[in-house]
Amino acid sequence: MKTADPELMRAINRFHVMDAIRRFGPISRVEISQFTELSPTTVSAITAALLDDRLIIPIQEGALRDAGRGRPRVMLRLNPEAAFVVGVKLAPDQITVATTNFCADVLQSLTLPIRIDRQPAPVIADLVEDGVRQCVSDARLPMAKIAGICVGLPGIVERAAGVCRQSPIFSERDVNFGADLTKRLGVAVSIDSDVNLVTLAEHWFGQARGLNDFLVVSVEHSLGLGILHNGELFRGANGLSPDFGDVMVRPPGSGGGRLSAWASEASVLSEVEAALRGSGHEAAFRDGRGMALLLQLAAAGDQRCIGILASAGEALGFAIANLITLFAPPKVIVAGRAMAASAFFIGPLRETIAALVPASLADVAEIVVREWSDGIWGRGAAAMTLRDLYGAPWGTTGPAPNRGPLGLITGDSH
Amino acid sequence: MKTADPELMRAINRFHVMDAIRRFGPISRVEISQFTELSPTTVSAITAALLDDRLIIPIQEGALRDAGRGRPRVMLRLNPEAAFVVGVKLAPDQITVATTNFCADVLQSLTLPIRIDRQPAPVIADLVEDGVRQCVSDARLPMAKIAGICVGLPGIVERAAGVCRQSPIFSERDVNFGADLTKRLGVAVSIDSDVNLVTLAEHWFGQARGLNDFLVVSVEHSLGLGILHNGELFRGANGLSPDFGDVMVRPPGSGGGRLSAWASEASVLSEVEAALRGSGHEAAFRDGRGMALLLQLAAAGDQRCIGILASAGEALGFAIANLITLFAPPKVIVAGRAMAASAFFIGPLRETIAALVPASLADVAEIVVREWSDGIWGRGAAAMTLRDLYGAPWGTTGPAPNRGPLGLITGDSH
DNA sequence: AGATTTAATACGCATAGCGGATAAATACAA
DNA sequence: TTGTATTTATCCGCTATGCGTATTAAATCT
Repeated sequence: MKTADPELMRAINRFHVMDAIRRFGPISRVEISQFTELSPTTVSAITAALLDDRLIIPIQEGALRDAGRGRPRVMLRLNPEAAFVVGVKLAPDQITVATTNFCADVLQSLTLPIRIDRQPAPVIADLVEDGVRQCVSDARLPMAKIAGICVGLPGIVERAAGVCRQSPIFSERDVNFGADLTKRLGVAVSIDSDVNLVTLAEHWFGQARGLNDFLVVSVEHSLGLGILHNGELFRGANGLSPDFGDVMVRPPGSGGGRLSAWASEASVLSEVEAALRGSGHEAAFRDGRGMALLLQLAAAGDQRCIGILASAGEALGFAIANLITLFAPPKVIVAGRAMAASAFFIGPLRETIAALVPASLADVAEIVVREWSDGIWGRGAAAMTLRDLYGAPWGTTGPAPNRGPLGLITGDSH
Repeated sequence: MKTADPELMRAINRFHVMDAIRRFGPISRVEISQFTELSPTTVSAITAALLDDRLIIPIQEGALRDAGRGRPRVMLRLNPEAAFVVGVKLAPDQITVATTNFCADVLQSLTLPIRIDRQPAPVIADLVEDGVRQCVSDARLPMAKIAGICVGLPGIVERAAGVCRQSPIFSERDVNFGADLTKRLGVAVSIDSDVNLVTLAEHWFGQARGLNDFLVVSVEHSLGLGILHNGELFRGANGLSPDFGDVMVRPPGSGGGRLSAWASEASVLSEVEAALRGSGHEAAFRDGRGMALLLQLAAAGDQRCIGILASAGEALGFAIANLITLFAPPKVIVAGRAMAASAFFIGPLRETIAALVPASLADVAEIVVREWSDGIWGRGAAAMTLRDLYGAPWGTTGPAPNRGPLGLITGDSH
């Protein structure tokens, strides 16, 4: 039970101030006071402390000379050099690493196109460790300057415990990846569901800026679901991130009715491969060009391919419609690599959602399709770590990370 | 944006103290201090204020003379007479009203077996108004002593706005039932999904005491879903309570795949009625004895009836399995009137859940079947209102009800 | 240059929670 | 019976917080 003391009070308000500065770029104290509804006095006190700790910096000049009349407002912004963090994204066939500054600007990124799925966890940890060290070094930073690292990966992740319960990446279960990497790198490493990272990124920088409720559905090799609910990342009991692929979309009968068997790239590809067997396309699948081939054939009018994409879209639409019924989010962001952009997939998806969402919720949810750059994962991972550094006091996001009053901030903290 | 000031601090801590007193019966200040992790000094100050406002009272004597040695601890408990509230539950064929005290003990209850579904909203409001006045009068209380009223009803309810978006009770949509009754009765009336009431009741008094995550599924004329997540009632964006019956459990194809078409008593009965047409049982359905007949026939081995109950259980199991995938709750409470207790329904339900919950979540959720008394609705409605009176400051439960610092407490608030 | 206007801060106040000292109320022991 | 030990509850002083008012700072306008 969290007891409310003056310290918590200050933590809450400081977080609000930090959040206002992060969201509204260079911003004056008066504006912060308006946004946060804190008194100018309090804002002044808090920003003074933040300036003292060098978490924020005043903007030199060139301040907007607009209002004209009185004393000009001093604009404040995050100090990009206040801290640096590293974001890592693990996909079955690729490791992406990004080093960012305190504003979540990517300083340096690194992509390793390696198939890591079904590798033993220690091997993966080796690769991640090397990747992180390389990426940090490329950014001309010593490891000591890194204030935190976040690793995103598909599957069921228990962030609080730093444990990956199950993932297409790992053959093992209950991999304590967070603690392992923390020991290896000497920096606090948190792990989270990959979709949660991009959900936070969309919330901070993307299409859902300022939106307190929305869903993110990622369609990649496997399926991911991120939920922002009441301004917070949604997690199940014990902080478990749900695995969207495990949702049932069809009666169990033949072949399993889980979403992952219908709408993931893996399932679609294996279905197409089976359908095209003996037609001379084996090489394409072997080389990882299966999805491109599928989309190409569909565009050429191949009914089997169109049908496969359509059933995938319908199955996903079924699942999303149920989520809309539960969460009533005003926005749903669907994204992925290639398939998610195809009209043969998105069309049936949209139609299914429109048909299945209950009448009372019709038109509340806007469905947005989006293609992500590699960078967004890194920014999301950065955001996840920065959220803690900014001092979110009530976060259900993670455990109370036993750290000093000002976090793992590098440099002299006064 | 809520600004954190000393007042909020006190509100939070006062709520924690009230909550400890409510949960752990007569309790001493020291124990409160232990449970809340507040300093004894603070607990003393807060309890002094609560005593001053007569929200709590010291227990006279007969204190447990156990520890023996030092100064005996003074036990504190809620003052049952600090306030009185009324809970109302609307079902298609019945209105239940209960007057309770500050401890959510039912003082007087009243059941009106009236078919109200499809009556115009003003008529229903008339009936509710009369019922409330009657029940309050029976409890020998003047209306002025009632601090709040909560009405639970099936369907999609937007508690914050006091509006019922859609309900099997109302033929209209967007019924502003809360404001209407508030005007009629001169007492603050809130409305909520009926399942939310019983969810809160289970959390406060029932099988889920102290459990921060669980699901409640009610199987009555229609289906209801209540979710307690992270210790708070779960609501969709805008505070909308989802309607479980709108969840899809089968592909849309023929006849609609919504859960309400498979597993509600209404759907099961209509299916049975169709199956038995011409077999001389019409009277039973006309008189509302359809469910009893169905269960009786199933018990006698009628395969059609057993099959109907089984598909209902399987469909509900499908939906619950998906919820478990999302929320990972340690407990699921299934309840209702008659059908929910039948092994022909619960058996397939359990089997389906066991089969469909992903392996990684197997055995996390315990499925409990429970039959509710009429009283639980009233206690739940009372709890919902008392929650506000106790001063929950962060509640996503409702809007900030513009009221004095001590709520709608009757009597002299010093 | 002085008036005006707006931004930011200094000062004092009220309230919060907490720690140590103190009072209260009982059981135990001589 | 009286004194001591022990546990509970409160009193007092301390620090931290947010806020309101008055004050200073820094620009524009006249």
